[in-house]
Amino acid sequence: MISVTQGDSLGRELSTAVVAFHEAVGAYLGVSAVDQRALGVIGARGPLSAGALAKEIGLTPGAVTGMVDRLERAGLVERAPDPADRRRVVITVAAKGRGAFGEVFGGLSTAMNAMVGRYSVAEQQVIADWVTRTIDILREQTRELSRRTSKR
Amino acid sequence: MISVTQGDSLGRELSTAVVAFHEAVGAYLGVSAVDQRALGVIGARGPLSAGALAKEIGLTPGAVTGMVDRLERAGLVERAPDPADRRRVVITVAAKGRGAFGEVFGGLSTAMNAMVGRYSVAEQQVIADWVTRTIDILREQTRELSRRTSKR
DNA sequence: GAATTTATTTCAGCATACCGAAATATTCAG
DNA sequence: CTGAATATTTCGGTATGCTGAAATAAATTC
Repeated sequence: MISVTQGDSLGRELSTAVVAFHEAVGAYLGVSAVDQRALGVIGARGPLSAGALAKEIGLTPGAVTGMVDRLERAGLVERAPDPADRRRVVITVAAKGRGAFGEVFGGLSTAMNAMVGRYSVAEQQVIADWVTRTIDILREQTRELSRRTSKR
Repeated sequence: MISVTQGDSLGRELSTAVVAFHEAVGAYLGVSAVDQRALGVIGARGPLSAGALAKEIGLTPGAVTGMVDRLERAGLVERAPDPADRRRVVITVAAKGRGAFGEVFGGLSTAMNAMVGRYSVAEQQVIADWVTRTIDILREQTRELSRRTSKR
């Protein structure tokens, strides 16, 4: 069995490695941590209006304008007026943005797939299950921490 | 089997969840991402001089002074002159710092241990193996990315 | 169709945190 | 004991990026 201390330190190392990778991605693309989260949100939740993005990442509308300016200047996202409501501006990840991410995550993805492929189907299921549960726990703990942070 | 796209998106979600948790930790403790990494380094590599810390995290000595000022003001680290070489200042994680991290990571650790405990010994070994390999891949990809970033 | 509401942008002010260089303190070499 | 080297701090300048408020534009309500 994984002892408590072993499990903790492995988890800690994994966490550190993930964060280090993210920082390296940010440095490579020349975008801040918040910008990266915004890119992730836009990519995952599809095209988004500026206001929706502001709520999603907890910034004021004014700050979002500046952030989108940066990302647009870097060619990573695109602005377009919403045809249905022309007050709105919808923001999408630009082709270059998707390309840059592919470039950055491509090597990781390839290596991870090759590594996972060496496990049996049953083992892969165990791993996927653990990852899913870990994600749930992380999200719950993040919410709890944010709750405690806001109550001060 | 975990399909390529499934594996990718799970990995992406895990990564996002880890980063979100780290950001929540930073917000809770009131320290920046760099500060957090410094705390991690000091905690892991034992007491460290200011200069050694500067090299470790890639800041100028002047910036380290300011950072340690912040962390010390927050009660998370302590400065002490090195008895062997009184030009040096050794920095250690303060009791409050360790306590704060325990408070923050305690819930996570508990939940993770409970979750992992539900797997069989063999399954736990598979998981630990996968985590170890994933860490290796992340580190390698981080190095590769940093290498490409510096070459510009 | 005038008034109100909603969405985004602009802008001034402010806080943060970095760098580079000079200052200070201590150690080491000869 | 003097001069050079090393470790940290101090400080001025700068860049970044946020907030809050005002401005602008478009849609909705009555």
